[in-house]
Amino acid sequence: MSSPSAPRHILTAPAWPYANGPRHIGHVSGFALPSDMFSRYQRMAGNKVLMVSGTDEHGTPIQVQADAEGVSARELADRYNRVIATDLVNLGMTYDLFTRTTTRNHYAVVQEIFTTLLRNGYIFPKVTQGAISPSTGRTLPDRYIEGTCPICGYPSARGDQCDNCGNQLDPIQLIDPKSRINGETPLFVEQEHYFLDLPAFTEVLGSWLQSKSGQWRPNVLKFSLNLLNDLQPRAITRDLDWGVPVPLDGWRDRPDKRIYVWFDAVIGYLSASVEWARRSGDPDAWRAWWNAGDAEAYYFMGKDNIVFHSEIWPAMLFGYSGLGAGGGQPGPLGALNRPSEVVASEYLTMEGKKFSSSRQVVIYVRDFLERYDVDALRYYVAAAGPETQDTDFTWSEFVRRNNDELVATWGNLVNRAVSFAASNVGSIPEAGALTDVDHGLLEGSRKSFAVVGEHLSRSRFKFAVTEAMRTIAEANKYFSEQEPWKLRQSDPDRMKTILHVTLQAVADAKTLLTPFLPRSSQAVHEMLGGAGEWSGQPSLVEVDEEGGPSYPVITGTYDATPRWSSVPITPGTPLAKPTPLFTKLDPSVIDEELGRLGE
RNA sequence: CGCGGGGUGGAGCAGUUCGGUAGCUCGCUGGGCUCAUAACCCAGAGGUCGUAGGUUCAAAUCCUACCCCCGCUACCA
Repeated sequence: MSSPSAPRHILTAPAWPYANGPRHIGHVSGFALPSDMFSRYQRMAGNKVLMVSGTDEHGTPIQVQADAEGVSARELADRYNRVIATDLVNLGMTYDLFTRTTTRNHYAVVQEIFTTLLRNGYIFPKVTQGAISPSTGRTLPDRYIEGTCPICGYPSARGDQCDNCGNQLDPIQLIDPKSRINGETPLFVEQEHYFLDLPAFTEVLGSWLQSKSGQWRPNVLKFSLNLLNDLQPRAITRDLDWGVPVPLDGWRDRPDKRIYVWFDAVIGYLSASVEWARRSGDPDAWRAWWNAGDAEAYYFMGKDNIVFHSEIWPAMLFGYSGLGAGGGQPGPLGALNRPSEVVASEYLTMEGKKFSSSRQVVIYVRDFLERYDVDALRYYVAAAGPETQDTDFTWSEFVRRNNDELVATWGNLVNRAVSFAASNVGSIPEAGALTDVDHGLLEGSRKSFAVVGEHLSRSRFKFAVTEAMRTIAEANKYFSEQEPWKLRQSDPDRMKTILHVTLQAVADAKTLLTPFLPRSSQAVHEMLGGAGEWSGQPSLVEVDEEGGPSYPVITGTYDATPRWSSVPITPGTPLAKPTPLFTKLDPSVIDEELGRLGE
C-alpha cells in the first residue's frame, strides 16, 4: 500500500450511451463496467472520485428513429434515457451523476464552450456544399446517402466511402444518390456553417500525446498519433432542429440551425460535473476536478470512440484554455484539464457475430439481469472482457465462468468456511497461536491489496481479478490442507484458529472483490455479521430544473466506502448457516439462450 | 486501399518493450478428502508458439516475405 498521502482528485468519465435504444452487454462491457470497477477502487483507496456521464440524445439517428415511430425526438430520448438509466443503476454503476444532454444546464455549457472557442479564433464560418433532405430541410449525413460509386460502379456505395473499392467519396460524386431514410434524392445546397479548426491543434495535440507514451494502452496511442497526420476542420453546425441552438446573433433563434451531436456530447463530461456540483450544494465544487493542475481524468469508451476523446475533445479543451496555435484566453470556466488517460476497450462480439439488434444477435442488459446475477456479468467482463483485443461472448463460456470460477472457487470458499464455523462454533472464533502456515496465508492475502490495486489503478481488470481469485484459491488450499473437520474432537482450539484464519481470508477477499462484485461482497459482509451497507450503491432519483420537466438521474453517496485494506474480523460475532452466494447455472441455459438469438 | 488488433497444448488467455528451449484459468485422466452448490486438494497427460526463410551460441520473443481472422476509417458501443 502506498503511504496515506493526500487524496487525489480523479474524474472518471465513462462515454455517454446513445439514447436510441436499450443497451446490450456489448455496450456496457466497453464504457460502463470497467469505469465502475476503476471508480470503486479509487474511492476505496481514499481518493476523491467524480464519476459523471449521461445519455447522449441529439443527432440524426435519434431523429430518424423518432420519425419512423411517429413520435418527437424528445419523446424518444425521454424513453430511452429512462431505460438506460434504469439498466445502469441495476448494474451497480456508481455514478455521482448520470444525467442527459437535453438539460438546460448542458445547453448553457455547450454554448459557453462554443462562444469562447469562437472568441479565441478556433471556430470559423465557412460556406460549403451540403446535402439536405428536400422533404424536411434537414442536413442529411454522408452515411445516410447511398448511390452508385463513380469510380468502380458499385451500386450501394455509401456517401462517405465505397465499400467495394474502398475509395473515400464525397456524396455529391455519387451517381443517382438516394437517401437511406426515405429513398428521396438529396438536394445539394450551399450552406454557411461553423467549423472547429482542428489543424490549429495538430502541434499541441502531438506533443501532448507523445507525453503519454508508455502510459496509455498502445492501441489507443498509436491510433491517435496516426490521426494527427490528417486533421481537417470539422463542421460543428447543421441544418437541423434537434440540437443545441447556436449562440450567435441571427442564429440563436433560427429553428433550422443547430450544433451537431459530436460537439455537444463530449462537453457532457463538463456540463454533468457542473450539474453535479450545483445539486450537491456547492456550485464551484466541479473545479477541483477540472481546473486544478494536479487533478486526473480517466475516460472510458469503446474503441470506436477514441477519436472523440483523444483528438476532438482535447482540442476543444486546449482551445477553450487558449492553448492552440492561435493562443487566446480561457473562458469563464477557466483553463480546463485534458484527459490523463483515454482507456478504450475493444469490441465484444456475440457468439462469433457482431451484436445486432435488427438481427437479434443481442442480449440486452435488462433481459440479462432478469435472468442472471449482476455479479456474474461483472465477473465475466472483468475476467474475459474485450480489454485489449476483440473478445467473443458465448453463453457456454459465461456458464463455465459462472459455475467453475465464481461458484466453485469463491462461492464455495465462503460457503464451506462460514457453514463449518456456523455449525461447529456458531460465531467467529478466537484465534490461538498462529503457525507459519497461518501467517503465510494472511500475509499473502494482505499483499494482494497492493497487487490488485495496482492493476485496477491501471485499468488492467483481467490481471486484477485473476490475482484476487488466486488468493481465494490459496485459502481453499489452506482449508483443505489444514483439515479442520478432523480436529473437532481432538484439538478444538486449533480448529478454531484455522477457522479464524480462513474467515479472515474470506473477509479480505470480499474487500478485494468489491470493485468487481459489489452485490456478493455485500452478502459476505452480512454473512460475517456486518451491519448496514458495505459499499455505496447508486440510486435512481427524479430531479428537475427550476420547474422544468422531471427526469431520472443516477446518483449516490459513496463516502462510506470501505477502505482498501485488510480489516480484522471480530471474534464472537454470531454466524448463521449461509445461503449460497451465487447460483450455479444448469448447462441447459446455453441452448435456451442460443435459441433466443436470431438466425 | 489505408490504419489498428490478433493467429501460443481441447477452450479462453498471458508471455514478445530489455531474445535463453513456455505460463495461467478451465476442461481431461488418475488419486485424495468429505467442511462445502459432486464443490475442494494432489499428481499427470497434452503445445515448439499461423507459414516459409533469415540473424544469433540461443527466438514465441529480432528481421524479411506470405497466409488467415477481426475491427476501424471519424453519426448505430
